Amino acid sequence: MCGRYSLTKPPMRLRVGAEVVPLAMERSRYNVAPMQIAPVVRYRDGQLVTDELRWGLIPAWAKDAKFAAQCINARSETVADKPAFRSAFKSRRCLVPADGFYEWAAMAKQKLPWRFVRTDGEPFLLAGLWECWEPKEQPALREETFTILTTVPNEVTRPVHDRMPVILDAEAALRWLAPEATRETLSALCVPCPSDTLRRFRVSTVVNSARNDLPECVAPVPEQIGFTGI
DNA sequence: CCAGACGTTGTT
DNA sequence: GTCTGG
DNA sequence: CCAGACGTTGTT
DNA sequence: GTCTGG
Repeated sequence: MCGRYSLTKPPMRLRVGAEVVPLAMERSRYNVAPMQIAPVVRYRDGQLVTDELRWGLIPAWAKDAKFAAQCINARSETVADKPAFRSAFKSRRCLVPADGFYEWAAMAKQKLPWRFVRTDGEPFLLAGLWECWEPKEQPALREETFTILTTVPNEVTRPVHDRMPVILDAEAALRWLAPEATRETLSALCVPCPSDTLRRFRVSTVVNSARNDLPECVAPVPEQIGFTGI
């Protein structure tokens, strides 16, 4: 799956099709966690722009915001049909920029975090959906939220976890955002990225706590001999 | 008809 | 909002 | 995703 | 055990 990620080197230039979308951020994020605000790329007034949304999708019809924590990811295999996601899948697709993501390997009672980055050092564009939630009785609570799609793992992620985020290259990213894209076209994009585009390494359990948004979260640590967690 | 759910992951 | 279950 | 809380009343 | 918060 994808329950944490990073954006460590702003400002970044995100290549989407032939366009380059600038991503300006006030500070580096080493540990972006669910329920936090993070940038997404989407069409607004016909332009590709970045906007800050909350991670954890709340369907427009939800009675309260509790839905968010359960909807940090959407399974790409079923997203077109699930009540919570199908509307956003049809008309509110977005890209979630990241330059690394984390997965935990569970073994015995320990959970050890691994970090995944692109071998070419470029940022990821993750397939996402967004929604706008505005309770009638409390319009002030209006909020835009997003979720990240998942798919089956590739060779690099499989030893750590049985799900991984849908990672799009520049061309696939443009097709993901195309307003008139068909369900079939979109489904074809939701596959694991090639294994040679990813590498993994152990990081400190400092990343475990969402309160620790520190450079230490992204630093490699030695794998314990005889116990890597995978 | 109305009521109630609507989600993912991991673990056992 | 829309579908499923009763 | 993981970490941390999980409760009420009354008093300052 | 289960929910909330980050």
